[in-house]
Amino acid sequence: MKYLDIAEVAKRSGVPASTLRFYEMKGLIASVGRRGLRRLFDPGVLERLALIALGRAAGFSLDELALMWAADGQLRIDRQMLAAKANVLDQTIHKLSAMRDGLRHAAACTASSHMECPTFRRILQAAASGAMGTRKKRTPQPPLK
Amino acid sequence: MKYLDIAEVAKRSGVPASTLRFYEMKGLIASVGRRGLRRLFDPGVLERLALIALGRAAGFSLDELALMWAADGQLRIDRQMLAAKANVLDQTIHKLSAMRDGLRHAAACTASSHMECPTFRRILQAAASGAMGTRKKRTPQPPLK
DNA sequence: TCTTGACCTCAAGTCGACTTGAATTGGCAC
DNA sequence: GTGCCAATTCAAGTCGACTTGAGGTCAAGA
Repeated sequence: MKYLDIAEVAKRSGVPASTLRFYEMKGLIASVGRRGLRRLFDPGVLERLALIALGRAAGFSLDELALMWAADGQLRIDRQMLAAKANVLDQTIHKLSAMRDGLRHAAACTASSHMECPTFRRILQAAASGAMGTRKKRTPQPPLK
Repeated sequence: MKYLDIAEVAKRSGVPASTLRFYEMKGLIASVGRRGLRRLFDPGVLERLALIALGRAAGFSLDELALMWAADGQLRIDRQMLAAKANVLDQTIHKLSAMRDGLRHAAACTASSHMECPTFRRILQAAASGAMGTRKKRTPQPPLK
């Protein structure tokens, strides 16, 4: 059994079978054949899935990721793109850091109303000049709870 | 003219009129009246919009934000929730930082193939244990370009 | 041989945050 | 007074990344 069926890949990778099929359709992964109806995957698909997860977490879309493999299945990463992504990520990190500090302050601040706290208002100003008017550039976070 | 019509609010805040109507429908902002059909807003709505932008950037959903105003329009922020959000944000920042470093390395690495670079593989391992199998906890980034 | 149940396909649905389009209204300038 | 144009309502569409559901297939165990 050198090949893994979809259930095995799902179990080992944590990626649902439906998502694996979806990824295959998108050209992100490929099955090596079938046993009856069932897809068979090369164990290397696990590494590929890890790479996909990495890329997704770094902010690449599935379509962008699909471009990262050459026809022969070899990884083909554009170093410039990587550097650019790293920079975008860096900016995001800075914003989020400011945000985190702001939240921490607001959580600890003793002013009766947040709107009366100078620090909170300052953060608001900073946010207003950065986050506002910057449509389509938002950074969704997982909902709490 | 102490009140602003929707076009004015849109212009000053950078938030499209359609979004303002949408926010009103959601209960995030309120107009003080109409001039004919046209909504009129109190200038304070600008501050509120800034706060909404701040909250969105920090990862609150619109529904969560709607809960942050009491019936009287007063800000009513749950400090525990803020602290919790700050912590989530902090974790995200750490992950993204690792990711950024990984991308920077990959962009600079001279190994012929990324898969042969020990550092890259190490990052992959780290990502695999963090990002993989952690469905629904991803952090989408704005697409490059 | 027959049953079972996991996998298959394909279309459609979901979720959040908006945007878009069609049809209508009405303040303001002339 | 009348025409223009921006604003209004309401329904429907969009986008990305999947998930779900209905109906069908087949390898393997009893």
